[in-house]
Amino acid sequence: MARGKIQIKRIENTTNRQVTYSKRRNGLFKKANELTVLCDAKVSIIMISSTGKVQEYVSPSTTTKQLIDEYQKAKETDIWSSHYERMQRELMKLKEVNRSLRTEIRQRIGESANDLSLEKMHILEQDMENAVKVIRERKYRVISGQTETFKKKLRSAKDIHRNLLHGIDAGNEDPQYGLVDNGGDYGAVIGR
Amino acid sequence: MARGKIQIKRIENTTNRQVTYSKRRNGLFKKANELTVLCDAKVSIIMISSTGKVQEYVSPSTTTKQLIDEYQKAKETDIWSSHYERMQRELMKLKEVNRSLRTEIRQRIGESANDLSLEKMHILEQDMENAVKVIRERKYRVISGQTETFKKKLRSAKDIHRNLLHGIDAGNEDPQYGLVDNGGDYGAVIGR
DNA sequence: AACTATTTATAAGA
DNA sequence: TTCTTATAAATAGTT
Repeated sequence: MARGKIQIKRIENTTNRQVTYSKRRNGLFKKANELTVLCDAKVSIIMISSTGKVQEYVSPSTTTKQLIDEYQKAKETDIWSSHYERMQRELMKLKEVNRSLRTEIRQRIGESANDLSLEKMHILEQDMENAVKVIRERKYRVISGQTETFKKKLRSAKDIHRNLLHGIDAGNEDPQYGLVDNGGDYGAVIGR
Repeated sequence: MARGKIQIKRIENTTNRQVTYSKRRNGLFKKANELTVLCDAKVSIIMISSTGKVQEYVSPSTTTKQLIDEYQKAKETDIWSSHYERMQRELMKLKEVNRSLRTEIRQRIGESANDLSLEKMHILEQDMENAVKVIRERKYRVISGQTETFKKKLRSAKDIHRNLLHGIDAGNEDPQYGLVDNGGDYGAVIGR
């Protein structure tokens, strides 16, 4: 643009290319800044030279990240903005779900049943009575199961004892503990 | 820069500002393109006008996303991978909380008490019995409150009725409905 | 959107 | 990189 017109095509001379890059980069940034001020606009420029150097301009009133975020929001098409926003939406949803779960628990604890209608309170009451019944049943089943196991163990312990006595009676030769593989449990069972 | 120098400061006239914006935007994009070709560089420009319109230039050889990714890589400050990761962590935490809340509810419903120890089951049972008691109490309080209100309304209805009869007895002159401002409620109350 | 007088950017040289 | 300067390009104000 001066001292002779040039063709707009790649400058082959490396030095020349780098000089021109530097000059025109400054020019571009200056223009961007003028645009920012004159027109009350926001501009972000990211440049990578042929040597791989990264340089940027951004309007003083903002940040590159902010501008990129706005750009993403504007172009809804993009993969990673949707990623980002999907995450955000998922976060919101999870928080909402958590909140209602907590409310439900609080109601079941009886802490905040005030905001329930009479009918709902009634349903909740019956629901919980049912639940208590179920839990109680299950508890009893567990207890009786344990009792059963205990009885079995006790029986087995008595057998062992009997066998022991029998072994002693028989003159202490070849006692049958070897056959009883829960011999170590003997004390433990008694202890319970 | 032509027909008179201008100060680099916000153009107050709106039309003028928009015209200048448009002209200079084109100029900037043209320069960016020349730079791309002449110097074998990559350029991305994101612009937001004062009216909020988003526009971009990107060198033909690449995409805005690519340039932004390279920009991020270059500036190891990594503005938003940390942002992203923080979100991911928060998501995980919320999911975990969610899971445990659901488990607690399921236990309180009596659905999955199997995985509870006998002792915990016992505690849960008592806890829930308490809760049922609280809810029942609250329910009764609501019911008695409503009953009380009903009784009052009934009394007031009887009064109205008596007054009516009295008015008729007295020769139908100057009946006192006028004094009763909830006369319209009469039927409604009886209906309940 | 076009025109054009001027300002600004810059290619080449130092 | 910076300066210089002749000249190309951009553009402010106008139509």
